[in-house]
Amino acid sequence: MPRNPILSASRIRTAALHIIDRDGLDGLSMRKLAAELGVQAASLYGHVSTKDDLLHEVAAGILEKVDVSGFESGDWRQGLLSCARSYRAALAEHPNIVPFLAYGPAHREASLRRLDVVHGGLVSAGWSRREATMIAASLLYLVFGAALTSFSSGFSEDQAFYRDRYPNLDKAHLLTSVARELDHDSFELALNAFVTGLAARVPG
Amino acid sequence: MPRNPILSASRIRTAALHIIDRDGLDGLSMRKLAAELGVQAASLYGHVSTKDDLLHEVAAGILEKVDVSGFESGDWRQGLLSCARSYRAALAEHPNIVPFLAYGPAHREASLRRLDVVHGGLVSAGWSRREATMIAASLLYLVFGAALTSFSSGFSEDQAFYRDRYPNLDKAHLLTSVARELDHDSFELALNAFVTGLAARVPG
DNA sequence: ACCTGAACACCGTTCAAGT
DNA sequence: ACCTGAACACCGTTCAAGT
Repeated sequence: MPRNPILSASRIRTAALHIIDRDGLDGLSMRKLAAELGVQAASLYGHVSTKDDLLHEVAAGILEKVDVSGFESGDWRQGLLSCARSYRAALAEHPNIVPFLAYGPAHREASLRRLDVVHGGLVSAGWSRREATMIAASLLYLVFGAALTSFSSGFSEDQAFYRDRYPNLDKAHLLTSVARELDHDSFELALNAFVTGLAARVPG
Repeated sequence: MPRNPILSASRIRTAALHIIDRDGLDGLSMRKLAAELGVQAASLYGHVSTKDDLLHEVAAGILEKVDVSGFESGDWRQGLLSCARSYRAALAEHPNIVPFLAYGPAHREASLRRLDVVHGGLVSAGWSRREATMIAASLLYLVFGAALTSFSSGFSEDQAFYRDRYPNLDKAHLLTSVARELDHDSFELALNAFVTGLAARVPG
């Protein structure tokens, strides 16, 4: 009956990310994913080798939005700032998957490779190779740290809590919007202080 | 036959942390934990309400080693540096549990409360309350980012890989020791640059 | 070629029952 | 008071079988 395939790797990835965004990382199971696609769990394994692999692919799609083009300007400070901001923005769009990225060698493979551009930009700006490596690592610290220890994270529960208790005054919306602003400003503070501090010890 | 209890909450916590250190976060199951304690899985629930709860308790024990006494000196720079270093050291001793801390509101409850001391120290040094909050958050970014995106993490597999392939030349040991040094130096670079950058915009 | 049904070896957690 | 056995409702993954 099914003329052409119901499933495809990309359809699976999209549905998986949707579930993660909605139900959290623990909320994704192969069975639920299959059900949402109108299919049996076993069918997924014709298009995806493993759940872990699927998550890596989903993560890779998100990390594609990281923009390292800022280093083409020749200004390493501008490069660092724009890369870090786009990186954080990409993660902030799908906060629930960030813990997975932190898990295994996920970030090393995809994003450290991308950070090779950063490395190159830094070296051609006069930093030593070792310094460049450490600066790139520091950038990851800030980006992943900000994505993970976000004030907004964990507010999904609080949001429900407040909504149930005080259905009229929409405190929840206030909380999240304040938290998001605080997250943003804290990241900007950390990033700017870091780059300023770096600039204090370099030629360029 | 068992005169007095075989199990206790603290014995369970110790065994759990040991398994996590050895087998990773995914390697901990209530059944394995019970077996290692010479007991049935169900027995654990007399002393521990839930696996998640157990992990929170284990985490709390680790975070007790964070030292915020550096703020008593009155020098906020010294306070930040010593707090960040002890924080990172505490996490680095048990890297496998860090992803859990990043998960839920785990870090907010225990460690943000501890960071109240940081907040107080910063405010009495002349920073505004909002700035103090953002600086404390930035500190967490660096500490958790460093603990998570560590170069050493994921080397456990590589280590096995190298050991199996080249059993004689112990490349693995070299890799991990280099990675550890790079982790340490990168964190110091990030931390010092951050504090230097902060100092560039403040009275004290 | 693509999907299904049923099974395997696991989970966390509960609860009546044993001592 | 403390632990056990058995069960419940889940997992990820495999594989012969159907179309």
